[in-house]
Amino acid sequence: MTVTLADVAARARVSPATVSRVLNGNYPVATSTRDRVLRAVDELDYVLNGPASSLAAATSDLVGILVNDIADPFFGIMAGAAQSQIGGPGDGSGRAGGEKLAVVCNTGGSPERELTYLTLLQRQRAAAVVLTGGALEDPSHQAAMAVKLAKLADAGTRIVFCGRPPLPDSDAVTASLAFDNRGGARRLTEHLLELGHRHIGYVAGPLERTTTRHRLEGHREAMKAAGLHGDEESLTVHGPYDRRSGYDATRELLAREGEVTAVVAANDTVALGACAAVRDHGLRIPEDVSVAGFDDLPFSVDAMPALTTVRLPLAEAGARAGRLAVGKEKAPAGGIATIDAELMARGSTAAPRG
Amino acid sequence: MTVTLADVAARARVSPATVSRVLNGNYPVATSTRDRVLRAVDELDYVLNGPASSLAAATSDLVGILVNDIADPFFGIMAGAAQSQIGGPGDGSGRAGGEKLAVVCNTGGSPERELTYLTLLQRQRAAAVVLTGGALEDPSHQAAMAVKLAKLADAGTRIVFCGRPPLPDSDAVTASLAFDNRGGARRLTEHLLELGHRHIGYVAGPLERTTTRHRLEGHREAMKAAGLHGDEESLTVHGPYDRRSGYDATRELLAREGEVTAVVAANDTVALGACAAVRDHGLRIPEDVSVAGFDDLPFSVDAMPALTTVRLPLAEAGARAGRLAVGKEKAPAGGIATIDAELMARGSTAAPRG
DNA sequence: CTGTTAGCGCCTTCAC
DNA sequence: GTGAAGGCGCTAACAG
Repeated sequence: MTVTLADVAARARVSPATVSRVLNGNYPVATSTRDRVLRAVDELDYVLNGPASSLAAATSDLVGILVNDIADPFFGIMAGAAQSQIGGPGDGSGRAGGEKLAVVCNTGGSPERELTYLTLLQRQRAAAVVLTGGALEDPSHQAAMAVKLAKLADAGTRIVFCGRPPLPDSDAVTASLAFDNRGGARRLTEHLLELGHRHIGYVAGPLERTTTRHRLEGHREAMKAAGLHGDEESLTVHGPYDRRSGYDATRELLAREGEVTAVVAANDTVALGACAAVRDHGLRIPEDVSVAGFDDLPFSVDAMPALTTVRLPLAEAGARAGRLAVGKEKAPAGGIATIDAELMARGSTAAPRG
Repeated sequence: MTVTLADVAARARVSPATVSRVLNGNYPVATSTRDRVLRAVDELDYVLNGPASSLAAATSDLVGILVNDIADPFFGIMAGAAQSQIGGPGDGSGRAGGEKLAVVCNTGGSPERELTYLTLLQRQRAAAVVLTGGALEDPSHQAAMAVKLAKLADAGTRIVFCGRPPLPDSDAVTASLAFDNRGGARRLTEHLLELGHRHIGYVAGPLERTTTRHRLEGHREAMKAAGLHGDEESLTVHGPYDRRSGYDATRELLAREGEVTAVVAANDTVALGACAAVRDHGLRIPEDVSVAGFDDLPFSVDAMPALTTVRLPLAEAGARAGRLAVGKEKAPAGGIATIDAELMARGSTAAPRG
């Protein structure tokens, strides 16, 4: 019923081994035979059996890209860029040559699902795995991840981190591309301080996430350097990386801390919620309250006024991660690269009144 | 080096077949033996060899979800919902039982890549494929798709459309969930007409896409029913589904058609660009010009003023598609279901001046 | 309920 | 440059 490599071999009047060789192209084959084989492939409309091939070769062409939230463009942009580098240009023939199958897996931020996906990918003998976004800092999960990644690496799976800090004491990870969240956050807060703000509220992300912690640390570094500290706790509210969190937290900050003149959000989406809360409180942006985000997602420039934020080169980082995953690019020295974050000062921040 | 099913069998003092049976759970096994096997699995830290399993069983646990643009929440929301239904709840053991591997593939809107991904999925003997979003209407591509899908279906792969109109004359597709783009667009334009608008610009999506055509048709139906027609062409501009397109097209409409009092955009992202253009033209929303979008993505409510749009139940549709893909839900009668679109009238539309 | 026996379709040494 | 043969690890009939 389904056509196999042997059928192609018969039609091309060669041995199965030869067909395999031209298909994989990793071996010298006479041009005439190659043409004959290729013709037979087309005529028979043959499609390689992936499982059989992977079984025999002990490796597959699957590359997994793990993301925390597929509905969030922050991850979508990175994943899309990575995928475009992995899939190959695609020759348009639809024949699908030696292409890798780049697929994205949505963990939803759940540590269990993260581990499960890794197991599933391990089961498929994936060629590579790209892990995007911040990591959970829970020690037991970190340990479980380290173990799992070590096993994957042992089995020959290449592992790349994108926008995630390197794993300490682990050589399982081929390369780690980490965003300079701390530095970006520091510069953002410095910008507000320079404008004259002294009472700055901070809507942080969920606890136990590296991204949350690094951004918060950068913020506090700047505050401390300006001699402002002591009320960090009361000016910080934690919540998920969504609009709702920004809205609720900001309402709370505005209610209990009358003097807040600026709100820094964990990311742009949270900042949008913060903006809505400021307005619903009857205040203007930036005249009464300044608001800032993080990431510089495409919609940030469309906020009214345009959002001051920190730009992360998501597409570039994702593309690089994709190239690293398929070995098109060599790992940075030490396997670790820090990616700069750039302050984008726009209309949503200004000097406080008075 | 790597532990196999035989190793587990030896340790549990049973035959390989028995191990296979408890792992797949599709066969009666005595509780005591099952426990013994499971223990051996844990002790040996055994991970099933997916390719071998797929080869023997002639089917894999891979489910592909194709999207046009992974950085667009429109697709991210559907894909995430689908994935959550397919992956199973995950028992948190990290053992990854009979779970399916739901993966999303980004075609970038390219027909070649769409076909290539389908081939790759066919090669993997995927259990199911979910195709999301509008289809390209190019006849040759449609024909190629029909052929490819028929082959996939023949090989036992279940095929589900989500947010895509059914394929004519094809029984390859298990189920088609189509959004009522035409009806939604009609109601949106009727809303503007009721407000008193007569000169309505339309920023359409790319040509040859079902989504673009259906929304445009709905719009024109409403215009025609109101006795307004003749200048459709000059009031319509086509472009990609992005912010830039909305911006450029709207500037153009505003420049050449001074009397336009409302702009309908192909989707919310395009609408955001339209809003920016209206403002840069020195006009206010909605006092001078009304703007409307489509899809009701999460950020739409945060636009200033909040965007009037048409809500599509993306998460619900995606979840349903996921369930259909794994056979958790039976296909609707005729294999086709139309999903309603709901008008969300908000602040960005109002009666025209005068 | 459990063991035995054949392959699934391909890759990969080996020979020629 | 090409063919022959063995085995990758698992599942699916069959027996028992």
